[in-house]
Amino acid sequence: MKDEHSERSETAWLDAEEMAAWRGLVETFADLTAQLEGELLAAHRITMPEYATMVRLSEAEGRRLRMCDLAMQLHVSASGLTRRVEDLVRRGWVRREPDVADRRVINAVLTDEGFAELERAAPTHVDGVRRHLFDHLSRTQVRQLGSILRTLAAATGSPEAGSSAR
Amino acid sequence: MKDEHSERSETAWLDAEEMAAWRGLVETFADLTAQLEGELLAAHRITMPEYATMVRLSEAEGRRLRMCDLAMQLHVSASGLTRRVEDLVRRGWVRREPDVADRRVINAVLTDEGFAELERAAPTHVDGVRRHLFDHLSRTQVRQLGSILRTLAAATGSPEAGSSAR
DNA sequence: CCGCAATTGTTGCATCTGCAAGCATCTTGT
DNA sequence: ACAAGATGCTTGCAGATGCAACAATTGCGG
Repeated sequence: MKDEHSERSETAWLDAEEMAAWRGLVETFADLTAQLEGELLAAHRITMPEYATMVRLSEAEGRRLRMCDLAMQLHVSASGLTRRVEDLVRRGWVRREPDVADRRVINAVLTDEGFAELERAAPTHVDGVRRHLFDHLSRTQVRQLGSILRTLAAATGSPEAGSSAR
Repeated sequence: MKDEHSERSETAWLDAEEMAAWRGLVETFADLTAQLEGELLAAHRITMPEYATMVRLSEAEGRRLRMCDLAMQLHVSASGLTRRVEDLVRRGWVRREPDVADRRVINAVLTDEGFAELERAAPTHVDGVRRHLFDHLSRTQVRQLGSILRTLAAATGSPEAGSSAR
């Protein structure tokens, strides 16, 4: 997979700096999430998907969300969420409530026990993010990272901008 | 999950800037990989794990790697790799060769067909990385991102540096 | 008001992955 | 040289997830 900027194809290649950045991003992110997952699991017997689910519910109005909205936020399929919520219900952290206005809808509701559990687990997660990520970065780097991510969010959030290049 | 810097716990919280950066990172990375996976699958019927496996082999000496070394590089378990390679063998892209020096070892070898397939697929992936990531970033931002990732790699790659704080 | 398309959720099935157990082989200490 | 432990790989089993098919409900156009 050598580069040597041979013009054999129509695709612009990545230079060394970009390649290193891309590889580094994949590698670093994988390591980071593995660490966080492991710590959360060891300290509270909670997986990251479970944690993320409870976080979303905790932030929602009335600590409740329609199944489809929750699935959207978590980037999982409807069926995947059905099983995940099933499990959280078994553990007493989430309750399922039919919606009175739309009888197709099931609302997932974070129980008081679930909220309490989340409050116990959150410091572990936050502390992990701090130790593994932000403790190693300068204030300037955090700002730069934030700026980069905002740029990307703005670009990919509305991909309909610009119709020129094919 | 309000902050308000209440001092109820011993864990340093994340400020708004850090929280936004962390959330943005997770979100952006998820979107990015989903895009790349989808494009690769649509254009070449290759999943990201398969692609990553072939890339590693293509870069190795003799386009071959011991199963355990390959598993390490790909961050998968030995059993997971066994099945993944099984599949690549079925598709004719990888060959399994016993090692003459150590008869416990199986070498996974990228076949010529596999290499050819990889050469066809790589532009799709590279183009995706460019379009979804680097096209939106300035040269300066790419350098900053690279710097941040090098910092993190140095910090997490050798966690034995510094024995003071517990 | 009726019927048909769209929306919401669940279930069956297939796939991917990891862990534990098992087997074969290598290495090391004595 | 031999036994014990370490290493490399595979297989059985379980868990998580997506897609397709299905059922129930809602909304809309005529």
